[in-house]
Amino acid sequence: MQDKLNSLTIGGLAKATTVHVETIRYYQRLGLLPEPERPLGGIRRYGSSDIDRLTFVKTAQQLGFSLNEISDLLRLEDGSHCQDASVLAEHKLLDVREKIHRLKQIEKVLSEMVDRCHAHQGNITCPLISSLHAGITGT
Amino acid sequence: MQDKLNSLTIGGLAKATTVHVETIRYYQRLGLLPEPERPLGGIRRYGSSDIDRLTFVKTAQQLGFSLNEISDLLRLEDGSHCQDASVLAEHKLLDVREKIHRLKQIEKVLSEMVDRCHAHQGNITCPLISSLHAGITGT
DNA sequence: ATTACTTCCGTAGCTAGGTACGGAGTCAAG
DNA sequence: CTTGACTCCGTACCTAGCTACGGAAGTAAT
Repeated sequence: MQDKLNSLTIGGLAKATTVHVETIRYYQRLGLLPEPERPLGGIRRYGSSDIDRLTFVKTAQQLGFSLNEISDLLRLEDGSHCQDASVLAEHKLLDVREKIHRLKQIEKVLSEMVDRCHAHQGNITCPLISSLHAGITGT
Repeated sequence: MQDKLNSLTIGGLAKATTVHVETIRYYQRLGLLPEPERPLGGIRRYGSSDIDRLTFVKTAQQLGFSLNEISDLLRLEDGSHCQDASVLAEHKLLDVREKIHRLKQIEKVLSEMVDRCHAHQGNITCPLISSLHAGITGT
């Protein structure tokens, strides 16, 4: 369950993920990322599991999850206390499905818009908002 | 192209959308929402198009769009300069599809996690991150 | 026309999520 | 064993996105 090869310094981890060193430290302070022990006042080393975790944080963030929510998601990954985890996971699952639903509405409107713009090059009203409004009923 | 009935005060608009009055003003300052003229130093009135626009802003925000990006999306809606709009729309369309793709990966992992937790109630490792990592290849 | 509730507007303050800085310690190369 | 690059750590600062405050002015009901 350990990394084969924890060879990266924090700078290497930063490069590998294109996340700033300072941001990595910030995430460690928040508990989003574990802090490896430092050998005799030496320098910490990181491995592929850290890359994965960090990549996940950034991805989830782009999808509209706050760092707190991401922290929840990451706790699920621990695999301990499966009971609690599944309750939380079900809740997050609803969130995620709602987001997918809404994004699909936006996708539809955007692609229609593009089609129509390509079609007549004229002065058409592109009803992004009203289309969305028609589609969104539940919160 | 005008509202049938611009009957709401800013407070009414706030209630209708559950967006704070101060936030509405803030959006007006940013240009996300038009400011209706005020009749002889009187009080501004709002209508259904404002409700739609505001609802859209909030929805898009939950999907990980910044206010700047939302501003771009809203400009598309104007329907003028369809040329520019379609370029921007195509770009946003890619964003949106990428988001949907990633959310579906998260959805898959979460639902598998829930299933497995329900199935054996044991101490299973729920590989949220590694599953995601396997799936995400393009940025 | 007084009272109570809003609106309007400017400005100040707050939280989340970083980003920058500075001094001391570590490490690898020459 | 010194030089240069990097790490560690604490603290300060910054942007986005609100949220609160306070005084003047509008408006609605009594």
